[in-house]
Amino acid sequence: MEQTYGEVNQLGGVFVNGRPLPNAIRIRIVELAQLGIRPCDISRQLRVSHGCVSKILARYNETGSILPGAIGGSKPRVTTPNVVKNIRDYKQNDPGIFAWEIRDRLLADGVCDKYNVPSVSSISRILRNKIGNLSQPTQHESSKHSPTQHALSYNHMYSYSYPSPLSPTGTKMSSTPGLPVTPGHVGISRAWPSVHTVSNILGIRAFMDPAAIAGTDGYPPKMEDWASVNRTPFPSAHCVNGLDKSAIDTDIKYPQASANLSSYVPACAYSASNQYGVYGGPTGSYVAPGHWQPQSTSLSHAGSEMTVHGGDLHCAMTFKHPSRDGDRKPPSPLSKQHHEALNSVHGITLPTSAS
DNA sequence: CACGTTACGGTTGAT
DNA sequence: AGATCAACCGTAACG
Repeated sequence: MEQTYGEVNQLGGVFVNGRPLPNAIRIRIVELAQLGIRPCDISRQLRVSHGCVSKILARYNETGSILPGAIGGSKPRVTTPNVVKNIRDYKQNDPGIFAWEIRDRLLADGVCDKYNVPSVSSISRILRNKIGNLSQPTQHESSKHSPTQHALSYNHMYSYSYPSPLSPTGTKMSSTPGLPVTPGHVGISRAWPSVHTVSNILGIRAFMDPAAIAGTDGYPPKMEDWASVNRTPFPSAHCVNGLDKSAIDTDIKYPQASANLSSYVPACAYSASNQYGVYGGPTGSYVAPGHWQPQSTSLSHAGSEMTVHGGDLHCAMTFKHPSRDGDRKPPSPLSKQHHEALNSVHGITLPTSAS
């Protein structure tokens, strides 16, 4: 995959199959929606399929985050060392115990919750493979993959549970990144730590503070890792000389500008060098290259200090829920007003009417 | 026509 | 080291 070529969709937009849209576009989708632009118009203007617009907006409304989900990886292991240990204890205390009883006990004792309790078959397997010989504790197992770091952060990151309705307000997702997560913890919904709310992203932390994103050099982790940036309570676990390895890799492997927000503007501009190599390319008018954010010109260079224009920032930070509920049917053809609003947002030049 | 949903072909990253 | 698996992606098409 050394060279990622973009493809052009029916709307003339460029995308890379299998990869998330750049954050900049995701942000714009949300921004435009907040301005009252209808999804269909957003779709046409940004040349992103309406299904995608729909999905991103839906996710944003639900989670408050514009970020794509964590791609790749495996499901969190439910059979954490702690769980195994408990199973072993149960078995030792009652050798005749059934797997389903163990399962019940794990739940009852709060070792697991219903979302991460191992299946009966898993328990059986554990009994067979790891506990069958009780004299051979599974030490290496537990030391092998540092449980605290691995399992816990996983649980943090992927909780497949939807235990409590998300708060529809901007204060959603109060899961505190960096907070130790207990094994039985279920509280958060999938993977959107609060730091990823748009406010945070557009706001200061993730977007503006390279250190918050990665190491000291401003290299960001890849987009999918944004979640990990905050979900990992143990930063720099694999940092090399202060550089996040994954960030480095990313830069090499997938120069997705990583939508890196430190290259927010360049990302927006889709210069060939930082975006799949094709964004802003053939179809050109995706955005006016180089003019994405005239108001925030200080963002001009990736990795360099980022100062977001106050106005922009404010706009960005407040665009959640301003007029969302209630009137969700703004004027269908872009009113002049809306259009001006649009044009003013980051100075994007939008086609007056989608072809 | 707008938009929610989903099959599809794709990428990614942990195991 | 490479394969497998299961997560996610955006598009296209359907309803």
